[in-house]
Amino acid sequence: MSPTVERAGNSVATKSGRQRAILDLVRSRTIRTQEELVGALRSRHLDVTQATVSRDIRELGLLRVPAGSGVRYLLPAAEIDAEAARSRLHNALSQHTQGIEFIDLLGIIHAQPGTASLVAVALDNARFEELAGTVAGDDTVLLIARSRPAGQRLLARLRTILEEPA
Amino acid sequence: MSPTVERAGNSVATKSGRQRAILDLVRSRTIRTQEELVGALRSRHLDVTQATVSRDIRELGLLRVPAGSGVRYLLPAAEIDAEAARSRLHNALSQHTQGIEFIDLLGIIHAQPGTASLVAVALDNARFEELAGTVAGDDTVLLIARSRPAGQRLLARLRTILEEPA
DNA sequence: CCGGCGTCTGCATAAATATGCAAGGGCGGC
DNA sequence: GCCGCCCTTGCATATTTATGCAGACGCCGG
Repeated sequence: MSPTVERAGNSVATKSGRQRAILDLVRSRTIRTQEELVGALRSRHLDVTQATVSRDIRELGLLRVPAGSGVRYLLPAAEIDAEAARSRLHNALSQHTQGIEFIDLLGIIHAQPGTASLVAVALDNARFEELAGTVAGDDTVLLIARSRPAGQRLLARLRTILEEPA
Repeated sequence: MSPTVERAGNSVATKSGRQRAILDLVRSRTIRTQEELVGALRSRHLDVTQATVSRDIRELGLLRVPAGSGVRYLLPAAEIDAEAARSRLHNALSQHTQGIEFIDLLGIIHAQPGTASLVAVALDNARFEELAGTVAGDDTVLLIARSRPAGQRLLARLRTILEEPA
């Protein structure tokens, strides 16, 4: 097999294109075995063997987890964690929060009495790189952004997360 | 093999004892293959075969993840979370709490002034199935158990957590 | 006391995954 | 253009994991 037969640029017969396809497949449907993955890749015109898929899976760090009677592959822990943290943050924000504003580097979140530290923990876990840290009082969380624009980005991201249906 | 050869109660040759040992091993050292796990169990005087370990791993939902050149087993995310929550609860209880008692379905935790909601949050996060919910005042947390026996179990579990070194 | 049924386990083996090896191709230096 | 080096892959196979089946045991219900 030639490593670089095509160059359609973003999604085909290169190694990284294939790996992107694998991530996509694993994310969107249930993949139980490497052979199954090989089949799915074939139907995307990516012809590979199980051996290659095995190597890809290692490089991508995919998890193999027991699911029902059998096993399935999942996205790497880092992705799962980020996603889980995101969703917990959504819950925390939507349940306990009354407002968010940013003034320069500093963000203020008004939360319900006693829930500030809960919200702060959720924020910490989400690991935004724009966010240097949080301080929780009883009903207020103070956020310290890494820069003024970072603060604006963070505000936008939080608003998005808050509105997301997920 | 007999399923209930012993009844020393807390850690031996029953299925659940073995599974606890497996969790313990996976937590504390790097387990790369099921055979390796079999060996480790042997040295704890738990004689099993790879087949049994395979079934245990499925039941426990252990993750198999690529690690360096090779693979290793890890605890499922749920457990990791539960464990983290447990440990936070331990901290919360031991730092802010002065006493726990149960009367029928209702539990009362006396906490230091202003810390009740903190403790309550930690309890909520620990997701005990015996626990229907909590109400936090300023220095008192009220717990509502799902049943009388659930209340007793919960009390026992909380006391254990409180005393645990971990 | 005697089936009957369900659970748990080992054994043997099937199924799935990982890997040593060698081949093919790209790329840079000469 | 030729050579050497590196990267990627398939093939064949080793290694690892899952499972069909049968035996052993406990727990009823009669």
